[in-house]
Amino acid sequence: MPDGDGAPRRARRADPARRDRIIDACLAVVAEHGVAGTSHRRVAAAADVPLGSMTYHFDGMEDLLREAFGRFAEQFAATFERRMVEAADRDAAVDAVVRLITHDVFGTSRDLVLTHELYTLAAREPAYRTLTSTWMRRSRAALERHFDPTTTRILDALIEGMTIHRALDSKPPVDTDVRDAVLRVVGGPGPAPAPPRTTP
Amino acid sequence: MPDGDGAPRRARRADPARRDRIIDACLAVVAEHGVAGTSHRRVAAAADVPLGSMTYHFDGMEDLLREAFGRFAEQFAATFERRMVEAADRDAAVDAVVRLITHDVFGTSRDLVLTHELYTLAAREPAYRTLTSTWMRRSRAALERHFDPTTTRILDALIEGMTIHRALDSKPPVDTDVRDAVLRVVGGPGPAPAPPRTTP
Amino acid sequence: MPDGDGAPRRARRADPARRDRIIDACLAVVAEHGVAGTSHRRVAAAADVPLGSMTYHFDGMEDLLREAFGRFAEQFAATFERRMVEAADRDAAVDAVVRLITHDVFGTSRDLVLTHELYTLAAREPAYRTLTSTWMRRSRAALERHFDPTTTRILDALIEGMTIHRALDSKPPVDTDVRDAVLRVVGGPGPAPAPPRTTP
Amino acid sequence: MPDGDGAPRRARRADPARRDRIIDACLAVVAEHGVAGTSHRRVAAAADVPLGSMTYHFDGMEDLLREAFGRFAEQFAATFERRMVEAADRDAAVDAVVRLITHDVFGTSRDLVLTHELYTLAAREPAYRTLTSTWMRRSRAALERHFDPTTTRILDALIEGMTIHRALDSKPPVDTDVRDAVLRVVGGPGPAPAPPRTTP
DNA sequence: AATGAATGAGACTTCATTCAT
DNA sequence: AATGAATGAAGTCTCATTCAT
Repeated sequence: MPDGDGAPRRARRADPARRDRIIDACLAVVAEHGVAGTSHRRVAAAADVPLGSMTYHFDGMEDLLREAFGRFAEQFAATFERRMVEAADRDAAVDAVVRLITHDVFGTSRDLVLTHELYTLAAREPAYRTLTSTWMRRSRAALERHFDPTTTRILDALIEGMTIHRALDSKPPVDTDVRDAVLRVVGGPGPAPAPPRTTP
Repeated sequence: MPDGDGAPRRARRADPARRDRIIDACLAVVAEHGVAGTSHRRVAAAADVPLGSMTYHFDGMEDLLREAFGRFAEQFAATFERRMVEAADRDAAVDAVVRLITHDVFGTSRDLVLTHELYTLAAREPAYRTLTSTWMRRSRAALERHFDPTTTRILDALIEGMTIHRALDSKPPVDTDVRDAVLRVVGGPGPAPAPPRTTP
Repeated sequence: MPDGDGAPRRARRADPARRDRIIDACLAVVAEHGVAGTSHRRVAAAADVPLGSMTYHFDGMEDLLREAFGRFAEQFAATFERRMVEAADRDAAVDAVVRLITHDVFGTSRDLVLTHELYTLAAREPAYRTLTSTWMRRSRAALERHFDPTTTRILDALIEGMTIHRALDSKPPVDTDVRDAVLRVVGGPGPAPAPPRTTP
Repeated sequence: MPDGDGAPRRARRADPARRDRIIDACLAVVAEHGVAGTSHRRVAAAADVPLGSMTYHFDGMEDLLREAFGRFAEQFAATFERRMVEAADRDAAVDAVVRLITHDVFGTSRDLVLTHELYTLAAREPAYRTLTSTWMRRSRAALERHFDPTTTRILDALIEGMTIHRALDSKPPVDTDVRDAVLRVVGGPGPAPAPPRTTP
């Protein structure tokens, strides 16, 4: 990771990306140990920077976490937007949504964990709700390229709920279930809305 | 909290509900400080028991958290079931679901926080997935008293997603939005599934 | 280890050997964890007795240790005496001494450890010197069945030192070295006492 | 223990010998309370350093003990070597050995205790045997300046055993006994090896 | 500008002992 | 006579932060 010239000792100044590295390392540590297990020491070790750098670059853990989750949310929202932009028409958008639920969103354990850590922070501290709120607004805006606002809102909630159930349920919905669900919400081919039925 | 008369020492045995009190105190501390900020000390103080009681009654923090969240999930699932059992017919069930989303589920900040803390634990450690998994199974079983399995699964995801968006979005769905969404998923009166529309 | 009759639960009164069991368990724990790592809890667990029994039967750890090491020293001295008594003549006694050094004394890691733990206690607290002193007196008395007092004293020290060096030296004396050493001290066949030699 | 002028806070950096002081304090605490009674707190208090320094400078108690006993063994072996180097000839070496047994080795209770504590650790944990083994090798090398290898080995064991018996026996060998023993082992003037005698 | 050394607070846990039964 | 429940003290260790350089 050194700059590559002949510096035999540690590079001193030539590390402008240090701050960035710390943020990425922070996400990695949170993914592995949780916010509860994240400390300056662990992040410093993961980023391979001296411990003193932590409080030099960031005003404490809270500051660092806010930056880290800001980056995480931004990257996630960007992926979401890209998928919707790439979708040529409504059918492609439906495919993209299904794919988001079944592959993208919690494709990795890392994303699953980080998302919930962020939700947890947001649930307790309003400051983090800026992040989740922005994220959700961007998601809805992206969906609205293909769906009307009401449908978008319902679909957005469905995506949220299905990804969670896929991750935390021992009997998660299979892929065709996901497609059926999306189609029922957005209309179009697929199982018709359930007919009224009388409670037994 | 002894009776307050002249007892010079603290009462020794006279607290059979102590273990229960600790569990409740643990939930309170987690709700306020998060799992990250939950320590034996804080829980002991909240439960008004000596610090030594913590590791006497529980095999460490992990054990305590597991019990606490087990209790939490159980209580939550019971509320959910009650609502569904009390619903006389499908229409009442729809009302109940709307009410769950808009009032019950995250009626209090405490429940919101605890739910996400649990999800976060479950996201990282499979051991906690037993809890979330059971919880979700019970929810689905309760919904299936009124809705067919496919609808139930979609509805369950919708409930999950909508409660989250109501809590963490700065522009949450209003109550009528929630009702519209539920009705679209279960069928019946309400905005028809959106007609296909072409991407702009 | 129940008494064998039909008592389905724990035997209450029918355990007169309990005190003995605790003492033996104490030695086992000390052998494994050292005096530093010996606690009432560990001994109770090893003896399979309730924790409360510890302070009921003994006046604290010190009391227990004194009894335990008393038993240990007694057993050890008895072995030593037996070897000397069994030796028919001086040659047999020499053989027995060699055997003591090379096999008996620290034949097991347990004995090695316990001996040194006892020496350590005796080095610090005079109370324990009663034990070591008695032990040494008995050893000398046993040796004096075959050797004169001066030789006995030298031989006794040699036994002590050789067993230690055998145990704690990475290049310990081999068995023939031991025999040679014993023979030089007691006289008789073997390498003659080293001739005077001038320091280089 | 700063210089005492008006410094309101404690001096921060001005103690480069701190690590050394801790090691010495550790030996003092072990000598007084034994390994069993040695804790970070006691050592920190003895060295007059904050408790946090303990695990900052050493990777736990074990690490500290290893360093402390390493220093102890080194000092001890150095004394032994010095005595042998200073001895001009064999007779002087004999005198030096006698003096070692009767004065140097366990001249102080501190040395007696520390030696046995080290032996005890070495008896249980092979890691410490590196220390005892090196120590013994150095002793033998020093003795071999004056005595042949076989004699050296016997003499070394005799020294070991006699120092112990002097310390832990209520009827220890007097100084002339020691001299007689040494002379018998190394040969030369002194009581001849005991003549064979028949067991009664 | 940046960092290694150092520390006090507090984390979890184990322990010997006490007390009501 | 004997014990399980309970506790306060003390154990080791980690941590965020400060300070001199």
